[in-house]
Amino acid sequence: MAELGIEAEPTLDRAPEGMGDLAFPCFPLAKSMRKAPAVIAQEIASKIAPEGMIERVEAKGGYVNFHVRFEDLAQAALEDAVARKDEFGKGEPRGVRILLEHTSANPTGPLHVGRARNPIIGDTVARILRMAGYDVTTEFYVNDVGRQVVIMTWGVKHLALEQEPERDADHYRHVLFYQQANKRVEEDPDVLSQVDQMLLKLEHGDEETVRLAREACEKVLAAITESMKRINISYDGFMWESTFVQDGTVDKVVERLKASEHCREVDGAYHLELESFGISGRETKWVFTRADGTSLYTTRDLAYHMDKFKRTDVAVNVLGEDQKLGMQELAAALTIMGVDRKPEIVFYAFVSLPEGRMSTRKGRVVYIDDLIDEAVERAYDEVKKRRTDLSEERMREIARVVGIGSLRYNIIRIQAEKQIVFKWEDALNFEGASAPFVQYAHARACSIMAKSDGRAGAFDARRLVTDHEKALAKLIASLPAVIDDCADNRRAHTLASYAQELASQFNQFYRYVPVLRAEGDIREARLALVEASMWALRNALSCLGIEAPEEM
RNA sequence: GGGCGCGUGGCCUAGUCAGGAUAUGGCACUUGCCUCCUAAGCAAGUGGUCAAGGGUUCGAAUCCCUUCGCGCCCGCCA
Repeated sequence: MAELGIEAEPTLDRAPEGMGDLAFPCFPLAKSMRKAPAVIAQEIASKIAPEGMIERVEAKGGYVNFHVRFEDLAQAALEDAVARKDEFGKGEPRGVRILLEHTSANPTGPLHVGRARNPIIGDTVARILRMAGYDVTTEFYVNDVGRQVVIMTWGVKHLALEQEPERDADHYRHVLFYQQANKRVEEDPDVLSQVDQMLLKLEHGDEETVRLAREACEKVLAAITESMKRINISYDGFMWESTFVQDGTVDKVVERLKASEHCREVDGAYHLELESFGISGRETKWVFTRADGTSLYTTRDLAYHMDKFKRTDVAVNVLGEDQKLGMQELAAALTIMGVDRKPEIVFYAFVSLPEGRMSTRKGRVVYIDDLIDEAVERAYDEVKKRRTDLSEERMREIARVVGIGSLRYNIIRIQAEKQIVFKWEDALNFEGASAPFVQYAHARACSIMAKSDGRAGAFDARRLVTDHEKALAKLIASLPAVIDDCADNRRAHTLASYAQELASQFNQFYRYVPVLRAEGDIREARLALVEASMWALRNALSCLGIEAPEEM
C-alpha cells in the first residue's frame, strides 16, 4: 500500500459467495488517486504476493479479493476441534474477573415469562464469557429490603391462604400471601399502619422482624432457584440487599453523597441535583434518603456496587429497560463520589402477551414453570411420534432436553433490546430456527460417529473438495471468532444465529456427501469433518445452556 | 412535556456500533425428495418503498436531521 502511495485504513469486509474470503473496497481511494476503483484494485492486487494462509489475490469490480488457502485453514481448525473436544472454541485465559449479576428478582413469587429473559440472557452471556477466557462469577442480588417483602411477610404471619396455590411450592404459596396481603393493605388502614411499623422495625434491625422476613425470602428464593435449575441456570453466589444496610456501608455512602456540592436537603430528605449529568425529564433530582433517614433502593444498590468493585475487574448487570434511569443516576452518583468505575449494563425489553403487558395482579401471566412443562410435554409428543424403539425413560429424557432447549433458544435468539410478544406457537416451534434443529444436526453427527469404527484418525483436509464440505469446515473454523464477538459485545443472540447456520450447513453436507460409504482418505477426512461438526455444535449449544442429546 | 430503546416480505428475525458487490435466515403457503449415515431434514417457488421524508457520500438498512407508530422511564416504590 505504502509502495503505491496509498493512505487508507486497511478495512476488510467479508466477500460474497464465490468471491473469496476477505475483500478490500477501493472506492474511497478513487478521489485522492484520481483513478477508477477497478484500476486501483488491479494495481493493489498485482503488488500483493500470496503468502501464508492467503493463496490468491485478485481484483474484481473495484474490490481486491483475498482467497484463503482452504486446506490450511480446514486442517488447522478440524485438528483443533478433534483434539480439544469440549474445549474447542475456548479462548486463552484473559486474567480478567467479571462479576455478572442477573435475575435479581424480588423474592415474592415465581418468575413469569415477562422476566424470563433476565436469567436466560444472564446465564448465556456468562457461559459465553467463560468460553472466551474470562473468569466469571454470577450473582443473584436478593431484594429483601423494602415494602414488597414486608407486605409478603406480614401476610405469611397473619393470614391463612384463601385458595390452593397453583403448585405445591413455596414461591406459589408466598405469592398468594403477597397478593392477599396487598389487598388487605388497600382496604384496611390498620393493616397499612402495621405494615409501615414492620418496615420501620426491619430497617432498624428488629431481630424478630428481620428473622421473619429473611425466612420468607429464603423460602421463595430457594423455590425460584429450583425453577431456574430446570432450565440449566444456577448461581455462583447470592447477595442480600439487607447486608449493606446492616453492615453500615449504606450509611457511609449516604455520608459521602451528603458531602457533595450537588447535594440538597428538602424537609429532611436529601437528594442530588443531576441536571448537569444528562438526567432529564420532569424530575432531575435524585433522592437518596427519606425524611426519616432511611435509604432508598438505588442508594443501597450504590453500596452493593462499591462492594462489587472490590471483588471484580468488570461488573456486568443484566437489567430490564425500566432500570435505565436508575442506572444513569447510579453512574452519576458514582462520579460524584469520586469513583471512576461503572457497571456495564445489558438491557433487555420485556416479553409481553398479545393482550398486553404481563401482570400478576390482572392474572395475565405465563409462569416460566408452566412454559417449561408445556415445552417438555410438547417435545415428548414429538419424540413419541418419531421413535418407537426407545424406552419410556429415554424418551422422557430427550423430551426434557429438547423442550428446555427450545424454550431457551427462542428467547435468546432475539436481540435483547427488541421487545418480544410471547406466542405459544413460536415458543413451542421445533423446526427451522430452533434448538431441536441444532440438536438434530448434532444427533446426526453422533449417529455417524457411532457407526464408524470410532473416533476420527489422521486425515488430510485436501480430500475435502465439495462446496458443502468447504463451507462447513469454514464455518466450524469461525466458532472461536463468534464466541469472541459475542463476549466482547456482551450479547448472545448472534451465537444462536451461528448455531442455526452451522446446523443448516451440516444438514446440507449430511444430505449430499456420504461419509460411511466413502472409502480411504476421503472417508477419514469426512469423518474428521463430522467429528469437528459435532464438537462445534455441542459447544455452541453448551454456551447457550442447551444440552445436546446423542440421539433424538 | 422530556429522556432512552425499537420499527427489515402475511408473521418472526440477522445485518446497524466500525457505510460497500444481487438485504440474512426462519414460520406460513405452493411443489418435489425417505429400497440411500435419523424427513425435528433437504431442494425449488411465491412474497421486500429495510416505518416515512429530507440530508451527507462515488455508494446508506447502516451516519445526520425531521416526522410517525410501538415499548420503557421521569416516586421520600423496588
